[in-house]
Amino acid sequence: MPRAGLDRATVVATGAALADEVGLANLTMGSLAERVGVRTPSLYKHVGGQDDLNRRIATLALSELADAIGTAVQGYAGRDALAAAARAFRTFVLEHPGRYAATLGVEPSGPNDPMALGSRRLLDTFTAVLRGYHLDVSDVDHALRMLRSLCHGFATLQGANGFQWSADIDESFEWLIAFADRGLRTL
Amino acid sequence: MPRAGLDRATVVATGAALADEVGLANLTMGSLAERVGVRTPSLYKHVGGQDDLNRRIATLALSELADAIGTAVQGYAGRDALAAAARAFRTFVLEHPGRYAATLGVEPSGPNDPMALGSRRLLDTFTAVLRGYHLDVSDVDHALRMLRSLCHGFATLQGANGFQWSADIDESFEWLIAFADRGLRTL
DNA sequence: CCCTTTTGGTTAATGGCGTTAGCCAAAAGC
DNA sequence: GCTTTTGGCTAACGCCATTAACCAAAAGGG
Repeated sequence: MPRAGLDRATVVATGAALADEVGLANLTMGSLAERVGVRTPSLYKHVGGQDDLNRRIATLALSELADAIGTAVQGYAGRDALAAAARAFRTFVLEHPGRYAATLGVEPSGPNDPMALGSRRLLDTFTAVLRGYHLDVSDVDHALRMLRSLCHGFATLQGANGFQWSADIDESFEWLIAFADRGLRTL
Repeated sequence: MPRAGLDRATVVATGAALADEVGLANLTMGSLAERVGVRTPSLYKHVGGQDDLNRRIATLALSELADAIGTAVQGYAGRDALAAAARAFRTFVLEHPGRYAATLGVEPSGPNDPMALGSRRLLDTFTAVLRGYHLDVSDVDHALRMLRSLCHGFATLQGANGFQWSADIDESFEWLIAFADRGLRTL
């Protein structure tokens, strides 16, 4: 029996890719084992179990999402930065629905949890975007939550086919960015 | 063996209640059977299976949600109507997380699907709320999607403990309503 | 370079879940 | 009152996550 040369990072990355393909709910230890070319119990040599796998996928996803938005925002400020961040967020969620789903409902175990680091980087990027609007300090937290709700809500609803009727979805998203921008500029 | 006097509506309603208590993902046929006082296979006399149960819970939830928001909005217009609708939405999602989760990712099978009726009633209520803002017709669809994204995003993030840091969450939601109202009034 | 230890794979088994089949008594209808 | 439908039951199957026990391959130290 030749070894498969597997390691934790490979297992997690393959799990993330598979979750994107078939949906997080359908990511099974059996299908993941088959994908990496190994029998199911072997996965437990690299990962604690399904829960642990989920947390690691979430950590990976948050890091990638923070990277993607951070990169997208570079060189922009104000409305352009807001638009770049929002578009990058939606693109990530639509291209990686399984990864993104893994980040929901998972709480960091402590302040040293690498997942918390990803969350913080993501938050910092959005905070930087808001800096261009020179908001009152008392508004910043609320504005952050508003942006997060808008982006999360729009992207997950679109991913769940929650927008049934006619109008063009991309157009709606651009409209929504403009709406948020106008509101933030007139605070 | 005395009969349990069960019927479909009872099974679905109990399933919805149980989903709210333990989370939709933890709603198991076994636990539901126990709750209604019957062995697991007996449930299949009233419901097609887990998928069918989920659809029926979703249908119930959409109907209840449409009722709740419709009632909350009565007698109000403009900003007051918007606030009432948004608060009713969030309250419903927080009080009935399992029911609401059941509505996501379930597509109506056809135009006669009773679930589609609930969706439409919900949509109509929000459309009525927007009427108070006298929007340009070309803006209505986008504004509806914006409101839906905001309410859905905020409520589900709060439900998933997605808001970790300090500021008061109720205050953020009121801020968000005010933000949306201001934006809609200045279109 | 062999001998030992760690590592990463295996098969077998357990227990929980959804679901189906087949049975049988209670209710409903003629 | 007899027949049919209905709503419960037990038994069984297959899938899934997980654990235990085992064993070969790599790694590493004399």
